[in-house]
Order: sequence, then C-alpha cells, then structure tokens
Amino acid sequence: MTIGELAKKADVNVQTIRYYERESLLPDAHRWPDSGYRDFDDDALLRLRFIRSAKELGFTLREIKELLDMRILPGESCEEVRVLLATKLADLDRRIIEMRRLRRTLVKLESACGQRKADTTCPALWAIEK
Amino acid sequence: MTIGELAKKADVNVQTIRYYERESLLPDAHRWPDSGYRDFDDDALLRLRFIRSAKELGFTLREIKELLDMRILPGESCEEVRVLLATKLADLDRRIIEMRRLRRTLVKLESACGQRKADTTCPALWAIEK
DNA sequence: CTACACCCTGTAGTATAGTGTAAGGTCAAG
DNA sequence: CTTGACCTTACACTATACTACAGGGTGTAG
Repeated sequence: MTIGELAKKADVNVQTIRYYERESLLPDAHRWPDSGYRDFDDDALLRLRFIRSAKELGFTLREIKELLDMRILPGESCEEVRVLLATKLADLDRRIIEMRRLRRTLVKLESACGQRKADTTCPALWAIEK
Repeated sequence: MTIGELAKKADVNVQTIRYYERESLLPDAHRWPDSGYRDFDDDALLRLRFIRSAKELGFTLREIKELLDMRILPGESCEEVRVLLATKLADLDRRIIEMRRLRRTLVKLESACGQRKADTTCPALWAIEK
C-alpha cells in the first residue's frame, strides 16, 4: 500500500510516517523500483498503531523504539530482552498504580463536590492527594 | 521557603518553577517586600509534586493545569467541575485499560521468550498485540 | 496529452517543555 | 566590608515530535 493509504488507515500524517522511518521506528520501507514510491504491508500498520497507543500512554518515541526493537532472533540469547522486559514491566506497573492513585483522588473530589454545603469551598485537587 | 529550597525538595530545576509560575501552573508567589525574593509554602510543594506525577503519567501541562484549576468556590455551582471531572475520569479509565493491555502483551512476549526453541525467532512485540 | 492527485527529497518552521546565560541585586559568614 | 552563594529579570537556546513547503517526478482519467 502507498504511504497515503497507510497514513489514512493509521490516522496519522504522511510526513509523520516518513519521520518515523528516519527515526527508525519503522523499518526502511520497500520501494517500487521504477517510481521509488514506498510500499507498505500490514505489519507497518500494526507498528504504527502500536506507536500511537504507546504514545497516548505517555511513552516517548525513544521508549517506544526500545519496545519495538525487543525481539529474539534465532540462536540469540534472550537474556538482554528479558532484562529490558523486566524493566518495562516494572515501569508499567508503577504507572498503573500512579494512575489508580490519581483516579481515587478524582473520585474523592467528585464526592466532595456532591456533599458540600453551598457556602464552603471544596478542597482543591492537589490538596486532596495524599 | 526560597525558590532554591523548594526546587531541592520537589526535585526540579529552579527555572522550571519560574516557568510554571509564568504558565500559571503555580500561583504568583508571595514576595519579600525588600528583596523581591519569592517565598513559597508547602502548598507549592504539593502542587509541584502533583505536576511531576501527572507529567510522568503522560499528561500535558495544559491538561495538568485543567486538573489543578478544578475546585469549587463557595456559592458557585459544581456543574462545570462535575463535567470536567467526568471527562478526566473517563480518560483515566481508558488509559488504565490501555496500560493493562500493553502489560499483557509484554507478559506474552516474556513467556514466548521462555518457551522458544533455540532456532526460532520470537514474534516481535508489535506483532503480538491484538 | 494534459490535468490532477499523488509520490519523492530536503529544508525550514512550529508547539511544548524546559534549560542556560548575561547582567545585576541580596544576604550571611568571616 | 568583601566574598560567595543565593536571588532577580530577560532573552536565547535546546530537545522532542512533528508539520509545512519548495521544487520536482509519477500515474491515471478523460
């Protein structure tokens, strides 16, 4: 598929795809010999979608690249991948816990909002956090 | 406390604190009349810590400012705050689900790493995601 | 065979979130 | 009463992640 078709399917800008290729988040695309046009397969689409969701979770492109580069090749030791995986898992667990903490804080503010009397100020969000 | 003391306690750069003040993530600090030095209290520290953890979760300063600005003043209707809270809660829930999805994917790669035979390539992360 | 929508590279510009530096004022220790 | 660590503003610079644009080539429909 062309870069334009891919861009539409992944809901990203054409320039963004070329940028990701330059930054090695996508492998150098296969080219049509005559035109030099890039030709993408569905793997590229999967990778792009992966990048998009990881980005929404607040990972940087550098971190996402590390995730994308994790794979074990035949005959190679997994040791390095295992270590990186453990790091990323711990990081993810930390983030999930933080997310839940923030969620609890929001719920607390919500309930304070419901129970307040008309003449009092609800505590601000940052002051509720413990 | 001085800006330097606050910076040390919150583990951020002094310039970052001034930047946050400029961008209204922190209120304009109280000043000593003679020197013009800023004087911070513990609320500033709480806010800074809140900003730091929200940033780590991938929220932008604009989003964090929205969270910080959420408070109900006496006599004011909560309606606006309630709507914003609901939006942020939904957003947070979406992120938590996405985090768990990514976590499951990492665990899958980990187990693939454990079970593979020496002559096979493990599927890459982006290809495992479904 | 000419529009027109697409593709190419290269370069430049933007937004966000800081970070560094210059030029000067403040304060406490010795 | 000077030295050094702090503070002030203002402005410039950086990194990240795009996004736009110029100048040119490609492919298909009428």
